[in-house]
This record gives sequence, C-alpha cells and structure tokens, in this order.
Amino acid sequence: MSSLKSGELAKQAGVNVETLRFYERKGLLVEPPRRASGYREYPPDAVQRIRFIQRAKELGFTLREIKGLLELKVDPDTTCAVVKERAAEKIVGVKQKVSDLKKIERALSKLMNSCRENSPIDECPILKHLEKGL
Amino acid sequence: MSSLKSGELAKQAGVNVETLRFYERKGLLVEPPRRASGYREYPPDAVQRIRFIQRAKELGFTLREIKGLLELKVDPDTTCAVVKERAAEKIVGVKQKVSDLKKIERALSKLMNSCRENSPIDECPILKHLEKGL
DNA sequence: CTTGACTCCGTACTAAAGTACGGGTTCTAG
DNA sequence: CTAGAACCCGTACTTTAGTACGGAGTCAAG
Repeated sequence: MSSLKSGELAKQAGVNVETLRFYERKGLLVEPPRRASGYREYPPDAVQRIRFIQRAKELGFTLREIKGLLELKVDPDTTCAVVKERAAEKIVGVKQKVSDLKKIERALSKLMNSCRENSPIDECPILKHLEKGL
Repeated sequence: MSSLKSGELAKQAGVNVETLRFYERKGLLVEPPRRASGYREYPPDAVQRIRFIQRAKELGFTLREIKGLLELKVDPDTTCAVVKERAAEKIVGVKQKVSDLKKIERALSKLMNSCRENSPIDECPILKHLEKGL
C-alpha cells in the first residue's frame, strides 16, 4: 500500500493525469515502477516532486529549466552556488522582460494622452502612429 | 506597373515571403489581385500595412488584436475613443504582466539573499523553498 | 529558347505546456 | 460475475507567430 496510482497522484497534486504522462515524457518525472498489469505505482513523495515543479513554474522557470534544477538536486557535486546562479540568470531574464514591458507601457500611455476622444478615426493619433511611425 | 510581387513587398517591408502568406491566411492582409498566372500583385501601400502590423506588434498587440485594429480603421463608424479603449485594455494587460514579473523578481531576490554560496545542496534554501514551499 | 530565379500551393515543423481522443486492458464494488 | 470507473498507449490537437519544404508552374535575361 501507500503507493499511488496515476489518478490518485494527479488528484493530490492538483494536476491532470495527462500532465503526469507529459512530465514523464519530458523527463521531469522519473518513470515509476509498474504493477504486473502496467499500472504505474508512484511513491508517495511523487506529490512533493510535482509541487516542486509547480513552485518553480510560479517563479518563472520553464519546464526545461526545472528539469535542470531537479537534476542539480540529485547531483552530489552541486553546491548552493550553482543553484543560486540559476536563480540569478532567471532574475536577469525577468528584469529584461519588465523593462521591455515598461517601455511598451510608456509608449501606450503617451499615445493615449495624445488622443482626444471624439476625433474621427482618420485623425486618431494612435492609428497615425501605427501607420506612419510618428 | 508599380504593383509589387510578393518577393518585392517582403523585401521592402522586411519580412519573409512566407509571412505574407501567413498574414493573408490570418486575415491581416487582404487577398491582393492576381495576374493571370496566379502571381499576387500587391498595391504599393501594402508596405504601409505591414509596417502598421509591425508597429502594433512592438506595442504588444497580438496578431488577432491587430486584425481588430485594422478593421476599426476601415469602419467609418469608429471614433478615436474606440481605439483609445483598445490601447487602454492593452495597458491594463501590460501592467498586470509587469506586476506578476515584479512579484517573481522579489521572490527570487529574497531566495538569493537567503542563500550562502557554499552550502551543500541539501541545505540550499532555494531548493528547500521549491520542495517545501517555505 | 533555355536556365535560373521567382512564385505558387498545401503541408509539416518549430517552441511551450499541456489537453483531448479513441480503442483496448484492468480493477473494484455490488 | 459483470458493469463501470480507472488505467494504459499512441497520436492528434490547442495557441502564437511564424519558418521550412517539395514539387509544379512562370517570368526575365542572355
């Protein structure tokens, strides 16, 4: 007992059964042992592993990167510094995205301010910008 | 004369020929008239239209949304207010994304600060967070 | 008039992160 | 024992924004 069938694991971790198979294909979940019938028998700590994946996703890591993190965890040569480095890289990417989005936000705001509500379309500064790049 | 073949338009607008066909399929470019041979004959202002699409992309609009903007432009009932509304919605979305990313950035920074370089993996606060959700 | 560049078309492929489907076993409760 | 739920598998579909491919037809220059 105490091993989980795919449906049970999925339910406990709050994911779709298909997602488990998907993660397995992607190498994020190790193939669990099988019953004679072929049914997967997940160890109870598989729940933790899926939660790990979900938390890492919340921090903006892609599945590919999460796979890397999971591999780090297993490798006895890994130090905290390596993990920290991954986090640092991720922060750089996030900061870049923020600055790109802020630039967009500023451009949109500027266009909005230059726009008087009741002008007809052919005088709309927003459309004009898009047309002519003013 | 003065009409453009797909390759010419693509070159002038700085996009791939395949992209033109793609935009046509998506309804962003109106199907241009054809020669007897089937060759497309783009009017010269098609260049402007593609530039419009590219500028709108830079402002964070999806192709679907850009299609909507292009339709607005044609509709004589559109006022500037409608366009402004689209821009306002886009700003809301952008702001949301920025705030999500900032949250991620803060979380990552916090984890980084709690992490001393040379701890072994099993004491790494970053991995611990991912495992246990601390 | 031929050759090489260009165009046409439909289809398939890419990344990312899954979801859905259908047909075939297996398990479990009544 | 049997019905229905749950599981198995491979495959296809989703979204976004294109890119790539191959075979057939066409155009322009030499």
